[in-house]
Amino acid sequence: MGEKNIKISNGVNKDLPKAYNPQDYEDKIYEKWEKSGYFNPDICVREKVCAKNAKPFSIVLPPPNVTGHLHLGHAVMLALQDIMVRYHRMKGDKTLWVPGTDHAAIATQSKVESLLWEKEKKTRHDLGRAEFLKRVEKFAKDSHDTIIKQSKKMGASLDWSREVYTLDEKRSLAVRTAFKKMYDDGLIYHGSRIVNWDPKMQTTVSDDEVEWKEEKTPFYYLKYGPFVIATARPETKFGDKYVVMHPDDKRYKKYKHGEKIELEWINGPVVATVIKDKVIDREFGSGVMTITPWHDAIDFEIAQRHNLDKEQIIDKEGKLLPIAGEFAGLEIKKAREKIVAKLKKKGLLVKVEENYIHNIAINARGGSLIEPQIMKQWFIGVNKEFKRGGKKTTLKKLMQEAVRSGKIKIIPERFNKVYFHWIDNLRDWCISRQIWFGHQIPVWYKKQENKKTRKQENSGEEVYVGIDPPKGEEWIQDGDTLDTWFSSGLWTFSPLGWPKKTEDLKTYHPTSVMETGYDILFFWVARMILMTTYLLDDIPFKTVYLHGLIRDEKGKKMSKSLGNAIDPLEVIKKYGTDAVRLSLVIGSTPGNDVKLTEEKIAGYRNFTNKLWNISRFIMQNAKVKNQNDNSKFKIDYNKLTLADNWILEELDEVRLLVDKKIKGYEFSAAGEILRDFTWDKFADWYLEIAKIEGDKSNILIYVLKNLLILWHPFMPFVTEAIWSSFVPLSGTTEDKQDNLLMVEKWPKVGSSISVGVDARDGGAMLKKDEMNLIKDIITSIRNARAENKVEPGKKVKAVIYAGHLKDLVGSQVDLIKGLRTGISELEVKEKGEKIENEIYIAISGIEIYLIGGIDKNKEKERIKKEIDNLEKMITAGEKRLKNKEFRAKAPAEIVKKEEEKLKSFQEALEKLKKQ
RNA sequence: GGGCAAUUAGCUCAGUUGGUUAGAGCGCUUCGUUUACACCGAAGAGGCCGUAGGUUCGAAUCCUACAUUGCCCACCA
Repeated sequence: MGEKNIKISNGVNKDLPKAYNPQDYEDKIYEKWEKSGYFNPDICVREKVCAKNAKPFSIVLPPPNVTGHLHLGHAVMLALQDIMVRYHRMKGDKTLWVPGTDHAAIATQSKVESLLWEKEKKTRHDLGRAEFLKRVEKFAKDSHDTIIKQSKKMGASLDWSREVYTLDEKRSLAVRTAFKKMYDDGLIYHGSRIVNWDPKMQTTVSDDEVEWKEEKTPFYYLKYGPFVIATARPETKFGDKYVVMHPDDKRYKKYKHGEKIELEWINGPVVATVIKDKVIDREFGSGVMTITPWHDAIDFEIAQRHNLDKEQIIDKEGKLLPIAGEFAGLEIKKAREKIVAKLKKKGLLVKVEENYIHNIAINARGGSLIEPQIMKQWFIGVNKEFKRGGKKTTLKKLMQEAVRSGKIKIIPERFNKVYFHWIDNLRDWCISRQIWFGHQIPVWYKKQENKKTRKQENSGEEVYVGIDPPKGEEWIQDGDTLDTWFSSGLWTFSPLGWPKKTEDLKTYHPTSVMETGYDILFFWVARMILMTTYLLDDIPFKTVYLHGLIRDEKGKKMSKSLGNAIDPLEVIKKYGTDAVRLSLVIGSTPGNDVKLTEEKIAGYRNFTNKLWNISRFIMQNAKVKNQNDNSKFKIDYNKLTLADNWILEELDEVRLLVDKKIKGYEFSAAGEILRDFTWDKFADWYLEIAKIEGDKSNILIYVLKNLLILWHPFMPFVTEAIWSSFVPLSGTTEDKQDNLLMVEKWPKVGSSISVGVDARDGGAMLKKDEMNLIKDIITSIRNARAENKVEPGKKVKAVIYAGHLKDLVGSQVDLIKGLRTGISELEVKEKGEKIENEIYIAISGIEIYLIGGIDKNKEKERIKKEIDNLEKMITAGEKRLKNKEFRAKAPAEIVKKEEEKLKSFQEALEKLKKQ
């Protein structure tokens, strides 16, 4: 294009290179699309690409984090969504795809913190909040620019004029508005509960962001008065003064609930209280345990149930508190050995089980160990009742109802179960974080004299919660920030302008589809449903399409550290975007992981090139009268050959199927149908036929035009490149902006153009069936030649006895001779004598002799193989038809088919045996 | 511990209401440069559809067990 200064003469660019080189086209085409403005539905309406009152189709892009680079997860999501979006845009729907990015609070902050340490050996505290945030924002900005640029490389037709960011002003307003409403309804509360504390990052982490890892560790059995308790963490046991056992455990029948026992413990005598609780597993260890409510979620619950004291043992830095006596101030890991030594010395250590495997909790975002703590934090109460339409409900119920009612459909369906299970086990959502990067909580406290920190001295404090800060100087804002998923939860409507009642919100919400990876069903999809049902009293999207994860050829997760990651940008450079898109979409089904190899991408690069060359062939042979004439290549339906009818019939079917499959979210199937038609039927058969049957410009251009339209959503670049290189397709020359394939009308399904379908009447064969017979004859001849080892260059004579199909076969002599069958003379008769010592082929009512090519042994072998195969088929068919129950119970249609099948096998067998 | 999925050709995978001889791509074998394409064309080989039962006229498909693999949830001190 541009630089290459390609000439178009007589409507055709005849200088197209032999192989398609994506790099020469992609960036320029994307630029052209962007300039056209058609990514924006408002412009589509203005330019009449879609009607003003067209039905809307909308998707909000799952916002990539502003931390890193485009990876294959992004690539697959961009490809799938772009297919849907381009399809709907071409259908004339008012189509909107909203781009955005996510500040990804913890992930981004921890990345910047580690960079800061790496480069300057400084912590965020060295810089202070304001300066540190400046650094984060700079990083986020650079990162944002990178990922946006990379998303464009994928060909994503996003409406960049509507781009949003979770931390921008309007989205921040949405966040504060949501917070205030939930607070006013009593759904957000400030309370002391056990949370996941990351001592290294100094923040809480949500339940969903805790990862569990197996670890081998010694398991200590300790003497606790008359009991033996087992633990992997002796360093937490200082404050244990409750000993818990199952109420029905006979071994401990004599101990009563509430009974106090004096015993010797790590740092001296303590008084232990017996607690009976059914949570205890009698089979595990000795069936007795002590509890540490401050640092363990289960223990916390037991303590809550029985109203027990809770004591903090470990401080927020992960060091032991004064309760540990001589061990105070030690880091817990370092303290363990010393404590065990002391226990041993005191005779309290009963035994040690080495190699015990237990799970440790890790912060998925930062990688450091989680230490549960009781802390005062902000929570969303998921079981808290509130009124909705006069009835009492809870957030959990709203979330369940949205899916149970069928208003939201999840693909694949099996994730419904996962979703409901997650909700059933959902605890109150801790939304406050102690990091700096994010939405600062819109809560203010009245300044107090002698105040230490609000966390320690909060009771009776005056609190202000508002969308805007309170007037007056005497208020201090809460220093915590919100969990990043709080703002993500608003993501289907905050980008459309909520809380303002905008046109966009009215038109495009609820969105049509949420397309994302199944790995963030809980993190994100569920929270969007929570926020939308509560705040808007509506669903966020009608369909959730969950794609699988991209893995390497061994099924391993791709990661930089493993070195098995395919970088989408690298393979785009090497094979082109279209090939990468196809390799991610074809051969993958919703919810299932995809194993991707470079060979697979190379395979689709080959296909891209095939389409290119199909087009090149058509262009080079096109006889186009007027160079600006894109509509006058009319098909003369009175002059169609059998092959013409056939290809048009097939195209009809492909249009119907592809449309149906895309609508049904079966993108892989749609792609495979298209590839099969394009390569096997159109290129390998029809183009070869076109070389024989003479000028077919009109039909070839018609089919190509349809193909490019149908392929466009899948491989937008090469299709657009071909489109703009050939005037009869686009009706435009290179330098013009209009008539982009991107906004070409999708063919109306059912608007059949072929006559073959219409010719269907009683008993007559479909053109498709007739053509398949001819193809079958040709293939059989080629096969018989190959099996007989007939020299490729050697011509043979052929005689066909075609019975009642004589006219049909007779009319296709040119094709049978011309399509690499090596036949010099061909005679078609109704019937005739057996011809001795020649190659013989029998297919459904037709007999073929190839004269002058026989290799007696090879031919004998070939015929025997055929006979064996037929006999097998006949035996199976006879058995089925002899079965009375089959005749009685199977549908008549099936029985008839079986009978016909058997008959044709028997006929063929008879003929073969006579040879 | 609970749940979900997968198991089909050497490899990666389709197979949506049970019904022609179970398909595709890659790989493999043999052959071929014929006015688009070797990133190509032609022909072919290759499968007791994980195992064992069951339902049915008929099962890769539905049911039940089992086996192997993977994932999610729970977090047994």
